[in-house]
Amino acid sequence: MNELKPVILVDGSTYLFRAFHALPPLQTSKGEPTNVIRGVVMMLNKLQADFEGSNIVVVFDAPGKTFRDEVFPEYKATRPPIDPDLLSQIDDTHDVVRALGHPLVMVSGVEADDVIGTLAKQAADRGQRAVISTSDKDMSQLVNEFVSILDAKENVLDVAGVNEKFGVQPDQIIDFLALMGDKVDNIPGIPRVGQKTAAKWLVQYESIDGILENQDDIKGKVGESLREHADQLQQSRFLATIKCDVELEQGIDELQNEPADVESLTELYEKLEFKSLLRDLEAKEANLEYDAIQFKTITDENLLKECGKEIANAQKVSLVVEHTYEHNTPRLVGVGLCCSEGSGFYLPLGHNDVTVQQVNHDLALHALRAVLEDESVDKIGNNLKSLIKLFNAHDIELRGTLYDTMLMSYVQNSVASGGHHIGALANRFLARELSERKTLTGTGKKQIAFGDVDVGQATQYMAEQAWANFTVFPQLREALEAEPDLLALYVDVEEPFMRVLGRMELDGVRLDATVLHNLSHELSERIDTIQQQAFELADEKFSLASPKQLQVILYDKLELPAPKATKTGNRSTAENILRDIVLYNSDHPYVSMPQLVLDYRNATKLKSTYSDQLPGYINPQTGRVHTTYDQANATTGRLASSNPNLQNIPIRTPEGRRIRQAFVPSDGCLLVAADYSQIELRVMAHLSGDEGLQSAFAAGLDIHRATAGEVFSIPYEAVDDEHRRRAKAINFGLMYGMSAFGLARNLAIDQVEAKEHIELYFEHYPGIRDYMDSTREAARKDKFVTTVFGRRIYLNQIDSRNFQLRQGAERLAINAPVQGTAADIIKRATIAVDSFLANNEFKTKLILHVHDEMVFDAPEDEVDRLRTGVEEIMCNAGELNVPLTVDFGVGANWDEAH
DNA sequence: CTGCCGACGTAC
DNA sequence: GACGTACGTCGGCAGT
Repeated sequence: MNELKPVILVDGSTYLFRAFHALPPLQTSKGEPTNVIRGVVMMLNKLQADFEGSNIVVVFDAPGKTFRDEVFPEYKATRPPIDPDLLSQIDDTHDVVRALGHPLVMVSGVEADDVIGTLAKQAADRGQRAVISTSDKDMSQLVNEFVSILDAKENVLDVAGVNEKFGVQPDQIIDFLALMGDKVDNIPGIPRVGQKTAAKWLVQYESIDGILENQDDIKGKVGESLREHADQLQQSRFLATIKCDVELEQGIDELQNEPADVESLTELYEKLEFKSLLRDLEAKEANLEYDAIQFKTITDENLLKECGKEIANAQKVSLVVEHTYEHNTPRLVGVGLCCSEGSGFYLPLGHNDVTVQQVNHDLALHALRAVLEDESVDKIGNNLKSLIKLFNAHDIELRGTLYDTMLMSYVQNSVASGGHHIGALANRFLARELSERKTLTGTGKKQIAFGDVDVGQATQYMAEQAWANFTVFPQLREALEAEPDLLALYVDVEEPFMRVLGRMELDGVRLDATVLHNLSHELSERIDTIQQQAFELADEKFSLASPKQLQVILYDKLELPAPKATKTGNRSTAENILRDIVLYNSDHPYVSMPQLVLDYRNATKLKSTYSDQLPGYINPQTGRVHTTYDQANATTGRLASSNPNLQNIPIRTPEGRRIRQAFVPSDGCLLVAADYSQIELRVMAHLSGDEGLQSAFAAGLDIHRATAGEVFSIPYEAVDDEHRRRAKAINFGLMYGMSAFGLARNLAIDQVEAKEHIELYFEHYPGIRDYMDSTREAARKDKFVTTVFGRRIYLNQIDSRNFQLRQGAERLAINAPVQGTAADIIKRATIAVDSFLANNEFKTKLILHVHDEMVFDAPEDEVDRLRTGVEEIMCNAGELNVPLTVDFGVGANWDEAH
């Protein structure tokens, strides 16, 4: 039989004083002191951690008089009154202790010490050890073979410990205390007798009785004092003796710890504003629930069928998939599934361990199809677009409502810390660290395929991922439902948009590799030539691509005028700097060097980023490139594109446009580009309500020309290129929150002139200035800004003490509503265009999305129809109080389509 | 060898 | 310090 774990008897009264004096005077926002409660909780939690599995019984003094007061009214009479700030916390402390699940004992007529003594004796009598947690030395009298004391410094005092500390045995402690007396408790004792003398006598004579028998042997003033006050000793002994036979309602065997009452505890902690304790509590609860979850491996058809039934029953399922590629088609390695917060499944399909039983791949697909194509089963996942694409390869469609936790989180707060992957969401919403994939597979050279991961570990990981998605989902839904605009953004925009993007990614865009190869070849030759010239000029070989080496060559060796060093100590070799050097040092002997660097950069950029890289992304079977759109990354609501990034294909220079010429339509088709004209400035006109800007757009004017006309007081027709250029720079700069400094730098004019420009601008467009002021103000107040459609962009740094960060947040506040609204508009337009194409049986495919542009791969005979329909849709997707206009281009490649 | 960061440059 | 949002390449460096 198991030995009984020691019982922990807590001297609650000394805890109150310890907490009160040890902790700074914490208080709630209402000014209620809380340090005692918090301290007691912390001490109890520490005890619980140190004595796991032990019962912790907490004993407090009951209010009112005790039997000692009856006998000896002066007992404890000299104590100062208890601080009201401590008194006021006692009731809450009792409540918290109870809510924590500890038996709380108070018995009137006796002191806490007596109750503890009684309980300790009861424990000892049944052979159970007892640990008394107290800082009261009087308790030492209770120590014996079974009973020990844990003092405030966490020293354990057993029999030897007591002896060492006081120089007497525990059973002599009562006499020891009686001799010494106690100022605090107002126990008289023998004057002139302290700890040393009392211990000496007791060692010699064993007890007070022994001392009194030999009192005449004791010499000196101390002896006189003893003889004089001997009659007080019985009384002192009485007061110092802890009563160990108190009648208790519940004995030691009945005082059992209960599980914490989480509801009451949460309520109390909330009232007391114990934020970190609340967090700990939540985490602990979540852990308890989590520990009870069953993660099961589905190894045969029967289990798979059962799982299918559970899912059909639940009407929703969360999914995670691991896959590999074989001959360009994905093959499932395993599927994580979850349809209740209390369980999770893993369906291994492609693990390489032959000793593990696995369901046949095709059979599993058949079963999955039944679930995935079941309209009545909602699908939950993180990045469902990748799932859509994966199952598309097996001709399976995801039907039912799609709840993508990544997108839901993005809509809820696009800049949430940690991002929107399920690991981060589990941190944020479940206070849980999920296990990481890389701990299963490793990283780098030693990385193994998921198919080689142990199935048991894979089950834990995959089922947990599915479980986390399933469990996070209701919290995210609740958060979105609390803000109808955000819910609408998810339901009406992001969810349908995700499906459109999935199809776009699958369709891809056709690329003519020959065009790119030819360009790469040409560029190689040019780069070689430039390099040779540069090495000759510098009279040494160096890396033209290294800004670090370049600094030395340009500014030290060739002594070209260096720009001011940046904060990292570098003298910039950026394009605009080099161009200025070329411009202003035409008679410098080495002026051709910076020009060579510019030419080199131009050529290597095109080659290394585009013409060399893009062919590698072409699927050899289809001749098409499939980018990946990231729908939950840009803070403003924009898309991002990667692998490859098709949103930064060059357009400005003739050289760069040769890259665009490699983007070609399918056979018998043309590329059609539809892009919004000046959409961000139009959004700005809408948001600001500025009449001047709005009427310029309403009149269909060239907006930069119109701005130049206004600002520089020139008739519209007479605006020259330079004035238009400046007006354009102001228009764009303002949307980005630019300052006079920035405008001056951009236009290469002095700051005074730039400032004049901006002031003139605001005079003519006062609505813009008002809008900017009110936006900044709202941003400071709300900590977020919104788009026309209610998308929120939180400004984490708006209150930063760091001036730079704060200013950055203010610029974001200006720009985000503009950029974000434009993003909302084109997303809505894209969804509508996609339906338009489907509903009217177009063969045309939407293939690219570049912020304000859609590109279509259209059969020649559909182009006109397409254009009419798309224009109609795009122009009406905004609901702005300025018109939206769309430019169309059609051609045999993307360059021609502009 | 790997991973991270800064500098640079492309797009809207 | 000074203009918003992205991604990719390179060199350089610190760690393995």
